[in-house]
Amino acid sequence: MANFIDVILPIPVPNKFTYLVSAAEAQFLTPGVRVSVPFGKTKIYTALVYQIHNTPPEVYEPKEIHQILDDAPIVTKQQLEFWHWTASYYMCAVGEVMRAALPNAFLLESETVISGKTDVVLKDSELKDDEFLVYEALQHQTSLSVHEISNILDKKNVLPVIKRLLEKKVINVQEEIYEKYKPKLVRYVKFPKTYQSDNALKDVLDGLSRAPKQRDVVLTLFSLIAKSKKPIKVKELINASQSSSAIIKTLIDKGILEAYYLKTDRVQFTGEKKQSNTFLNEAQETALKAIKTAFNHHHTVLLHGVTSSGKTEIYVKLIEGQIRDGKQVLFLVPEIALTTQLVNRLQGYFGEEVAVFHSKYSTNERVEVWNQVLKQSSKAKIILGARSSILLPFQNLGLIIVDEEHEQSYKQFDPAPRYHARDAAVVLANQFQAKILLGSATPSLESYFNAKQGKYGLVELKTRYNDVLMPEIELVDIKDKHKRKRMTGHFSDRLIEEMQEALEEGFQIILFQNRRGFSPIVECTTCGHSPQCPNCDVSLTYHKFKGQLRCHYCGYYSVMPKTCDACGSPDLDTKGFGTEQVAKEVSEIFPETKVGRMDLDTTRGKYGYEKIITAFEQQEINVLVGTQMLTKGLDFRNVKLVGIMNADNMLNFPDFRAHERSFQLMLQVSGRAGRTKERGKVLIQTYNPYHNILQQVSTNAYTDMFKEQMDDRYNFKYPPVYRLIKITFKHRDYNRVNEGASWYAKSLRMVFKDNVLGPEFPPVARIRNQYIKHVLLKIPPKQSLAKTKEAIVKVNNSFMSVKTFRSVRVILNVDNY
DNA sequence: AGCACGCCGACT
DNA sequence: GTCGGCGTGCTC
Repeated sequence: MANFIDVILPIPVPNKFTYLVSAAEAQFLTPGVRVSVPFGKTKIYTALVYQIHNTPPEVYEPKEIHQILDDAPIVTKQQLEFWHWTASYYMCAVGEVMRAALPNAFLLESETVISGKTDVVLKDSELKDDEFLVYEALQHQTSLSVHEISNILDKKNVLPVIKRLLEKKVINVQEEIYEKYKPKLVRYVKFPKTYQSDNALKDVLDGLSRAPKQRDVVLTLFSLIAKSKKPIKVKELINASQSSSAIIKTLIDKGILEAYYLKTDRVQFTGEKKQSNTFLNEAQETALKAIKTAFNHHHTVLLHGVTSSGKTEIYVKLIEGQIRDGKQVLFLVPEIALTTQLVNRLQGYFGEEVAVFHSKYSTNERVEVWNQVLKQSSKAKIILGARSSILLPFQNLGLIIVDEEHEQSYKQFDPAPRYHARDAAVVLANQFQAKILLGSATPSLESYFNAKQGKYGLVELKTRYNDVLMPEIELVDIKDKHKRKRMTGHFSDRLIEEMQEALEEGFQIILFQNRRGFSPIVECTTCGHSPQCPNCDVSLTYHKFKGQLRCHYCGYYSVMPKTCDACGSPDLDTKGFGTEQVAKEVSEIFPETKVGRMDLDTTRGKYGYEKIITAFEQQEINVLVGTQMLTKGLDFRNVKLVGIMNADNMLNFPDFRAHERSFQLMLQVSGRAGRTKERGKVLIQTYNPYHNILQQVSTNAYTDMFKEQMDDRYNFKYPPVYRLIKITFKHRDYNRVNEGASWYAKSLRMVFKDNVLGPEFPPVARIRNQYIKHVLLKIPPKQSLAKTKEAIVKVNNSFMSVKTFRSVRVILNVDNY
């Protein structure tokens, strides 16, 4: 009986692929093992075994696999199950989930290697010029890659040349694959066996009497070995003996020392456990008990605790319990909040039991964390990570904590799978029969709604840690201030007063300028023209620092023009204001003050973000001007005043969640004020101080906000009442996007009637020369999700079978918020 | 997704 | 004439 395996390939096709294996291979293989398989005409891909069976495929001859890559599964059964859930819920291929989940180093791809045949001797005339060049190169080198050949010939498409050479039997072509993961090796030294007795060592020292440096090194190593039983790194020895690698090398060459290599973890915890005990105050203690009780009836519990209420300590207590039971814990945070601040804090409690997982990690580092989670290593009992860490190979998950549960960055937008890490984590926890705690000072409407519906448990924590008062929030009417000429640039007299006071008292200040949809643009005062991006339908943004105009969508930039491109007038004006402008104005109003900026531009480098935070922490900066980044779980002790420069631009953002988001954002920024004894103060500048959301922010009235927003969501059929699926169409050709989107929407309307909205152009209708159109599908509470998705897939398939539409990219985004 | 195949314009 | 442009279809 023949043996077959079904494998998942990391490509966006919905089906699995079947390969033929030998009986021995079938015996050996288990689901979750990687195999390399020939795919298409030439390539070899990495695939993951899904199942082993004896049913031959009916319509094609399966190929044989190329090679088995692992001796044990690197992906667990639970993961495979979770991947399938993710693929089906978020409407993408399992292969796409696989690609997102596996560290790149696990995915080997083949490279074509060309080598010369030694036995052929050819007359030059038999080869064309470019063929000869390759032939000649192969006389000097044993093998060449396609890329190298393309360099030699200085052209892109070299495959025809290779094909001709192959036909003339001058070369061999082979597909080779390489293991990408390389363990990090560290060099150690020891004495060779022959020198390990005291006598032998004495002889060595005598022999080195005329080389004092080398003698020193030998003595140092001897004492190092005496002091610790651990292997001695070459680096340590160099440091301890104040010698150089040259001296060590001489000793090694002489055979007095012996070098050897050991594998080391790239990600290592070097600090030490600082706190072994956390003490909770009364409110925290009560909350902790309430959470534990709630876990008796609910898998999911929402912890609604005001900013600075000490949620982290409660998390720590819960984690401790899990560790005691030998379970793994996943601690999810928004990407941006993964700062040294939080990492240090958790490592302070749990030492090396914490593993961090991050998008900035190199692929080798990710492999190491992956393996540690997989083998339930003591170094990965707690995984602190961003969105993608829900895809790690957990074995024995006991608890998931989702901090800042309301954060939008939990939702992945661009490459599929477009999953929401919080929602997916709830499913993952259920799969493991684990508990999951969602924490936030400003819960998302959907989580609070779920809690109110009794789907989740709910625990509230209403007092701040150390009984610090909630900051006092004041609304400043800048329409009125403008009228009465009390504005200096974008600063009201009230804000300046408060800033003055805070600075005099030696406190720090945070100024928040939400730049979303409100960037500084250039406008000609004569003709009103403003420079546009050539690839996208947006005005270019002015960056004073570099004297450039930039596009935030595609990265295009140009030099700031001296005259208007349209009419030639030299009178160009910059409109709108961003962080840069705010920072400049602060320096003008308070020349003595050190101002820092935190936004996408200033935090670009690898450590850019940390640099600014550290500078602010160490009070090298008095005033920090920033965008949304400021809101994410940062803890600054000395901030007394927070100023929100303009509340209206977020409130007026055209999105059904604009109000909810504004509320969350403003309260989160406010939470940065007055985290210690001194009561903090928040000033919100607005043209419309009577706006309900602003009133609710100023009184921290979450439940009022919730009720009012929920009314809107009921009335206008939005989440969490209805569900949404957004369908995006992209194509270079304007007409094709239009026609395609209309066709699609029409087909959807036949099934879903009025619950189909659009197609509509988004505010930026062209990005990177691609036209974009959206269709929105609203799904009523009682409509079956599975059936809805089935219907969409049907429409999608018939769309794809229309020739003119095939090239239109269709993106399905489930829960696109 | 890649990648080969195949059909058309613009250059040595 | 070939080179390389992209549209099309398939991958066990």
